Amino acid sequence: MDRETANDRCDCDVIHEEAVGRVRARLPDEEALCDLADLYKVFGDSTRIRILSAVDGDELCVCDIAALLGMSKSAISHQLRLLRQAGLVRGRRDGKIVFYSLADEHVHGILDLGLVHLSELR
Amino acid sequence: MDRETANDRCDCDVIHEEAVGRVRARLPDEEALCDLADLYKVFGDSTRIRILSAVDGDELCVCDIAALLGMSKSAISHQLRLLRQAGLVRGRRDGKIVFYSLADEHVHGILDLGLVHLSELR
DNA sequence: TGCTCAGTTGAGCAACCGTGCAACTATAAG
DNA sequence: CTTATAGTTGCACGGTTGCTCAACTGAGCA
Repeated sequence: MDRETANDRCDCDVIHEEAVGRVRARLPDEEALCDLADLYKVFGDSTRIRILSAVDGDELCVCDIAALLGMSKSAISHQLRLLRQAGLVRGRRDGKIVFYSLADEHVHGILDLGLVHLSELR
Repeated sequence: MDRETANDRCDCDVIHEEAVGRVRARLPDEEALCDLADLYKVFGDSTRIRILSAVDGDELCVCDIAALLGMSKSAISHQLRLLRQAGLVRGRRDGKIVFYSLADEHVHGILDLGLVHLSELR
């Protein structure tokens, strides 16, 4: 048999066609799900989560955040760039200082929903 | 000056002490924020997001999911393990077949909230 | 103009992560 | 028993990522 060597490339025949068809019909398109993964990827790092939590309700400059988290300004700035690109924080320049804050209410909602989920596991 | 070589270890003195103190008081403890990051880390991969979306409302076996996503059973199984460990999906064995489904309503809520956020950016 | 400080950026490196491969377990059927 | 199939797992490898370091920008001030 000249089947491809990968014995794993689903050659199984007992697929539940009805369920799979139903799912295929209701599944969001792949691009939307990739965007969703990219969004949550930004939340999936403890430094970024702590930054988001820090600027949730208060405006802080890079130095403030660096001191608060005990990290270098460079590291914070790198992460702030990702957060900006993802549209999760806004920067407002005042002289030499840039103040950061949450971009919108959704971000607060996502932080909150995750914490609620974790607290209800106990 | 025998300052440490890292010119970056926040030596700045214009920290906004009031704001930083306020934030430090209301910030969730570090462990909770790490757990939160670990939770969202699991959502931060397109394969896992597609699996979650697939089993959101339907029970599917590993073969079904592999066929649906056009991936190997091994890859799916690896990801399902992470999803199980994170408490996001449940597996129910029926003979040789293991059916997977979402673990609880929260997971659906998190998927949904993210999609709503993305859709409202346009 | 020149100095200082807040912040940004690119290169590089170590650690992490997703997947393929192959060997394995578990259940069913002959 | 043997065989077949659904699923799991450890290892290895290539790609990604978070941080440090050093150089840079830009605003304020003398």
